[in-house]
Amino acid sequence: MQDGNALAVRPDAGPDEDRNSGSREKGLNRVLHILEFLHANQRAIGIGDLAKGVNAPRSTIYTLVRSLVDAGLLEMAGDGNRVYFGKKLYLYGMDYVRGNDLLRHGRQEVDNLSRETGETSELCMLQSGRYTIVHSSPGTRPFRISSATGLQIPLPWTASGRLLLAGFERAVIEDMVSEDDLVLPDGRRLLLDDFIADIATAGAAGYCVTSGLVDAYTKCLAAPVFSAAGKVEATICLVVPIDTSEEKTGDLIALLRERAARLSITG
Amino acid sequence: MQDGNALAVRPDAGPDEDRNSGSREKGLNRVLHILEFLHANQRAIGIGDLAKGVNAPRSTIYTLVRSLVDAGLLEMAGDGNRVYFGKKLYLYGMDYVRGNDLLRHGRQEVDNLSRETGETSELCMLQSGRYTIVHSSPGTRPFRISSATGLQIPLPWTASGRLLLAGFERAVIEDMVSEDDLVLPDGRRLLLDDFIADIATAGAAGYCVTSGLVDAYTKCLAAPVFSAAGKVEATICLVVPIDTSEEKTGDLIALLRERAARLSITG
DNA sequence: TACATGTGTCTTTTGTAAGAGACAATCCAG
DNA sequence: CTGGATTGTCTCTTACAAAAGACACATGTA
Repeated sequence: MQDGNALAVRPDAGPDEDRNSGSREKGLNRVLHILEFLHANQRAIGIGDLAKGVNAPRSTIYTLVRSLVDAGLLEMAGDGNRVYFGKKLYLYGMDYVRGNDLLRHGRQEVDNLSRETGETSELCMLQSGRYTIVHSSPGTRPFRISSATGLQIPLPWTASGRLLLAGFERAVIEDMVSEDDLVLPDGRRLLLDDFIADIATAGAAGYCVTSGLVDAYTKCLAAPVFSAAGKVEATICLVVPIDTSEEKTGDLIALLRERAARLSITG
Repeated sequence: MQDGNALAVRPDAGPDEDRNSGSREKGLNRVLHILEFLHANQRAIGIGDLAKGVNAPRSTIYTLVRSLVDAGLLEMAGDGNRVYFGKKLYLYGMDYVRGNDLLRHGRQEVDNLSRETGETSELCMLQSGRYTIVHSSPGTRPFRISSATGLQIPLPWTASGRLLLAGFERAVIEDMVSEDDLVLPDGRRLLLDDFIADIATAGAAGYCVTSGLVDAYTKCLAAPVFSAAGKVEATICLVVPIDTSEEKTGDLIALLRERAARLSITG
């Protein structure tokens, strides 16, 4: 009865709006989007907004969210009609930590480093082709380097990024790094060739230092943690003021490399 | 040969309820089962075994696992054909911690307690009607109380369980506690009425002590953490040798209650 | 008062994902 | 070597979940 039928002709390549997503999405994908959206926003979201945020029908999100809340993956936030991550995800996350020696020891090492040096220290890994701060410990300096756990940053912006890509084929690297990734926060643009050259040097040297890349006031020192297979599995890094003396920087790098090497052994 | 179906005329009496299996399941539910199964087993599982474990068709699990691995919720384990939790779940879990003051402070308080007292200390919450050890810190005693984070234990076995159920209707409690839950590890059987009486006493007293319930050598001291609404949101507890003196026990309870009260305020 | 906006629960429709099964490729025990 | 068990990929069908949309009930605000 509805004109729905009439419209059914659907001129195919609709000229107007970007009917970007095929109308019907797998429920699991919706869920994955929901989780990503919550992760990106870092706060409880109303179900209506959630539906908008992941570009899905309200009714679908209602049913999915109910399932997820029942399962404990999500929880209703205080005021009643907002949702955020739930205890179950925390428990699963702890399971991951327990099953992952590198992460377990790496977290500890990073905490130690920041306590010993007073600088911000981070454990970084590749996460589905993106650079991810897996754990960070703030350090004691007055200024705070903004770096929440789980934050994802373009690989070329970081010292760790250069180490993590050591040993990858050029094609793979090109694939991981988008054009936008090469543009620094201040607008400067890196050349892909320079970046790839950096990767080679860093890999050979066994450490990497970048100055004033993400911001003008800090430099980043990083050392690689190797897997048993000899691949760079993670990096630990220190974020220090850009005017840190050559000598102190050298000392810190030595310290970092020693700790990273220790992590490589214990897994 | 779906003789599985053959045997049946599918009594089907239950309209829905736990259609244990056999019928077509929503993908999301399969995923939830997968996660639970991995959590229960605490180790990487082969895809074939996973399919058996969650009682699902192999082809389905293959596709779902691929989605989950691509999404980073699961990761292939070292040898290649086993899966376990992935980094994404860890990141989401950290998000949960960040958004949850009680958990964040509670973890810290528990760590402090076990360091100060040398005893095993735990933070416990209700998780979808089950008692859950959300965080535990081992203590320095030679013997190890087995209590992994995320472990779920029948409510009647614990001091914390008695506190967590304070303020619930009798019917709700009956619903949460199965017959099996009332049977202690050593075979003794609690009476539901006794348990409910315990809950009332514990709630009134503002703390709870149980002796030799889960094992013959320890007693468990617990104090409630209240939400702003006045509900018991969590408990912190200490596991001490059963022969700890009355006096020392009293001191520890006072300490516990003080810390729990502080948590109640800060959220 | 009307009118918009947001929320939560229904029903109906239909596109597609779950499932069964076939297949080749390993792997291992006897 | 052979035969059984396991692994990973593929194809096809149809049962069923995602979507659309109607509804009821709050809000706020002109």
